[in-house]
Amino acid sequence: MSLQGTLSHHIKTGFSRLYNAELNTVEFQSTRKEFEGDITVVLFPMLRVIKMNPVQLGESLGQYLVDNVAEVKGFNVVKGFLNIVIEDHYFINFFNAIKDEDKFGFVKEDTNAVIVEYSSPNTNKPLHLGHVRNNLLGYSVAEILKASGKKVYKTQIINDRGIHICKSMLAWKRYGNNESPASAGLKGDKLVGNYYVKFDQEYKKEIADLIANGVSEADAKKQAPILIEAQEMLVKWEAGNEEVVSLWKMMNGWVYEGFEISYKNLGVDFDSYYYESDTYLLGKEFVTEGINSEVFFVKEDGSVWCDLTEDGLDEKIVLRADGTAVYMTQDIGTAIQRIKDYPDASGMVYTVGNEQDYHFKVLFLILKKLGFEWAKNLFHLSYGMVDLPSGKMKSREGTVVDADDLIVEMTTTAQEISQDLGKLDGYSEGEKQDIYKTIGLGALKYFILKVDPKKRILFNPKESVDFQGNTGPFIQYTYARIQAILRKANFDASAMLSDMQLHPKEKELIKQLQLFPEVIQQGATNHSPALIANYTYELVKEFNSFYQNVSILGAEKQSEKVFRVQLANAVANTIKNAFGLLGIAVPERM
RNA sequence: GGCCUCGUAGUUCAACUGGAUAGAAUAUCAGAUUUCGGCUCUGAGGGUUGGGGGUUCGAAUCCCUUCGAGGUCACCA
Repeated sequence: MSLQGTLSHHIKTGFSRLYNAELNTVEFQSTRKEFEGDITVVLFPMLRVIKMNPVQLGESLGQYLVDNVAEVKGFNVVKGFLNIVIEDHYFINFFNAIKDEDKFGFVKEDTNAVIVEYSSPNTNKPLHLGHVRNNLLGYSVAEILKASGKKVYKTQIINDRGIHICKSMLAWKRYGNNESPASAGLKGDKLVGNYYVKFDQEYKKEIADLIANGVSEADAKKQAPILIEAQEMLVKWEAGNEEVVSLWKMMNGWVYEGFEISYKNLGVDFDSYYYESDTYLLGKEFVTEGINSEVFFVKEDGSVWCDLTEDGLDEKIVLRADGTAVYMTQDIGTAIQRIKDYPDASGMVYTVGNEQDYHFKVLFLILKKLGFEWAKNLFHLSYGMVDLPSGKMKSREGTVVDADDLIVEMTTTAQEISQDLGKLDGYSEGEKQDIYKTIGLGALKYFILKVDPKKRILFNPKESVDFQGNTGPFIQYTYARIQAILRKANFDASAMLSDMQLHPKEKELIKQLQLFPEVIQQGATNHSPALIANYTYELVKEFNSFYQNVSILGAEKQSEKVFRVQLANAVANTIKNAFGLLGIAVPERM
């Protein structure tokens, strides 16, 4: 039983013995550094059950615990807080129990599965910084859910159809001269993205020409021949025109190859892919069902709507008058399809930017109204935009930061700083490059993940690769330093200690390690990698403080040395596990 | 305009989801160290948690109001 559980139990029985009244919950918090003690009981809530002076209550409860609980060594009361001092051997025993656990804090997978959707790009342009945040968040939350005991299926929905891809296709047809990624020496997604830009340029030119010929701007935007041609192309695609479809397949294929490279560089992966070209017709059958069950209603023109005014929202269309599907129809269908494909899944997480908050609110509500049991387990992992010091990212103004370029830039920055420090002298060029990439990516990932998902991020590439402060490289550096200690130590890992005096810093460190399982669970319920990131930083700070105050390898007694080395090892292991949940690698040296 | 999110040291972020004197990092300043205006230590200053009200033993956190930033209000996705 956990310490809190034990104490909670004893406090409850103690309370009823002393005051003959029942307590349902006991509120704990870790003791603030400036007071003596290891764990604190908040007494105020108890005053509701029994009216009395909190200090008196604390004194008598504290005394009761000292008399009745072996782990409790002493106590003190400050205002309404009962600070409890725990015996050293409790921490030593705890540490002995977990030190050889490779994945301490991770819960073994149970039958409960959850689907995590993330990335979900369009196929007309390469991934940018916004996608990077999406991918990192989605991947990390999936890993955290796994660690918390859930089976996870990672998936995405690729928007592979529509006017945007037709624009790229048309521009390629007109100006491409049969260029391919191989012949152009470009990643497929970059090539297709270039043609999307090319389309826009030509489109603007044609508009300008039309305006020069006396056409109004609004009309010119609609009449530009290149746009009309693109629209015709979309119609042909929907009709299954062979030429258009094969061009579409070829160019999408290029994009997918390009994306795969980016995903690999980012270190994310997927268990399955859904394509809108397959799913855009889904969901229509459920509209009929929804009409029958009176969740939906039909307007005079034949379009189908869902009335959400009772829920404080408005009316939402779910099927056009001509019977074609809209975005909402599709998402209803896709959700249902996925649960069919993964029958063990009882919920779903959608990693999508906060500009779609309203859409998902409506989607979840509709699915609930349609009576799906799993609808209550849907979660929109909504995240804020990524801003640059130069301002907002706008694709039209060319201020987007390309994902691949960014990774390269981070790696070179890591290299520059690293070379200045000269810590990697004596390693081969290949080894160095690997480490630079690990550091660069670690900086990028940590910088983005340490921030609460729902908040906007101001992304400053320079600050993020700092080796100091709350940064990825700083934590990686601590890990590498511990590895160096371990290489020197050569200790006997089987040694067990049960009776010794703990240094206060050792105790602090064990307490910090002890928190990890709870942090994982919190990260999972809140869908927030930020909690994990900040925990890891706290752990590292605690370790550094320990490291400064006690000598590890130069400890006076052999038993102390073994214990401290084991402690350092456990810290390194926890850093590695925590960073694993963030998708960040840790280098053995740096 | 309606609805949603956010607002915390100069800056970037925390604050165990209502708990003790709101913490780190970074920048700034002052000392120590010194082939160095660099690196590394030590310390200090820096806050009416945007403003105002309320709820209670207790509020950055919950409620109301106001200001500011962003998003969203398509038979686009």
